[in-house]
Amino acid sequence: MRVTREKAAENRERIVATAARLFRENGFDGVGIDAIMEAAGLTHGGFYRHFRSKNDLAAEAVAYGLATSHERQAARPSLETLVSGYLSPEHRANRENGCMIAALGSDMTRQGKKVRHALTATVRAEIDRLAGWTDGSDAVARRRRAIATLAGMVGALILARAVADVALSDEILAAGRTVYGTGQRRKTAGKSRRD
Amino acid sequence: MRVTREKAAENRERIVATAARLFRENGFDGVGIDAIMEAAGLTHGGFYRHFRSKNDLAAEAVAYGLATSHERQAARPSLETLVSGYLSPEHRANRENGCMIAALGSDMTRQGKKVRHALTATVRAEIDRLAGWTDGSDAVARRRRAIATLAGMVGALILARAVADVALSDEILAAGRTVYGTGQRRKTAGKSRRD
DNA sequence: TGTACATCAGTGAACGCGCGTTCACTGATGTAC
DNA sequence: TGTACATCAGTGAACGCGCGTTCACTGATGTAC
Repeated sequence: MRVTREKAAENRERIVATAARLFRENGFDGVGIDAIMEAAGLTHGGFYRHFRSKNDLAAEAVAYGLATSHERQAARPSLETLVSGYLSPEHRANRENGCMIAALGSDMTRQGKKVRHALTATVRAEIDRLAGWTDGSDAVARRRRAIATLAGMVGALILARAVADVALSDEILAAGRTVYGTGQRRKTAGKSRRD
Repeated sequence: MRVTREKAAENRERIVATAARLFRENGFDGVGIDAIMEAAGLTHGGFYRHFRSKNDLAAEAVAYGLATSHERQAARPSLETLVSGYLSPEHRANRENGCMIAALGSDMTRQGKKVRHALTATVRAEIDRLAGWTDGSDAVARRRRAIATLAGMVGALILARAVADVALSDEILAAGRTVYGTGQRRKTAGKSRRD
């Protein structure tokens, strides 16, 4: 049952994407290789033709999830739209396709070097982007605010998801949108819009 | 080998405290019942004299961890000291005895009702405390800021722990301390100090 | 206060299921000529 | 371009370990008289 090299590469990528989705939804230990392979339309036995271990897949899946969710944010035209998209009820509900950091943040500390290096690069890039959207002549202060905004967004989404009361959860999202999305002076929209 | 009722109650509490510590350190799935019981100085067989299941213990351990770490914060004399303690290198390193929400935050969404109810109550109480330390005549705005501060603290600690670069991690803590600890007007120390 | 018996916290072996990993096998793809 | 053979992605059964849970047993505690 050998398949085309091209098809095999497709399969491999689909496994990674599927794993990124299922890990965000259920946690690293909450989903097995058989479930991932089945969701990817394959049987579990073929897994080791693509990956050395479940841990290796986890590292790739995290990197993939970070890259794709980071990229999606890049399309946002302003800080305000980025924050209100991030702290929206839709993102709160859509854990499996949402921010990797919010979905698996407190588990990442326990992951291997590969995972944490990928995370570090993404955090750096995200800070830079936010700093570019933050106003002020003092570059140090801009960067500081950008870090605080990133942390606030991640923390607010985690809290909003964990809390058992919908009203409180909504309130957390709304507070985050107000404070982080409009709490600092904005650049003119024209300056930060993309192509 | 029956023991005193008093001794049995002590043992039970020690199991809960030990579990709260080990869960924070290794995650819910990262530690087994035998490890918990051994760390508590008992053998695994006796576990089910105290708890119906591992899940039941998890619920109690989370509630216990939330209560104790929440209580510890109550001793802080000001917002500034609270934030700088929370976002300190010591707290970053001391995951097993630190904030329950930062340690297990992204796993809590997947936990049962009992866990999430305990979390909700703690979050509410923490927001109220922070709101009391926030200045301003508008109660809605104070509460909003308090929520943003709580989210920022949790998010910053999670990021600082997850990132693989010490300099960046330090920078995240420092930025959080500056923005959240001094970013809003403070009450006079005398007014918020406790007994 | 002392005695006889019931209770039950704790022990350690055993069970059984889930899951990561391995393996013999298949048959289409890729390659050498 | 066609043929023969090697490769290897994918299959499905099986292995084996870890871990949550159960169980028969122990012996000190608690209680009834």
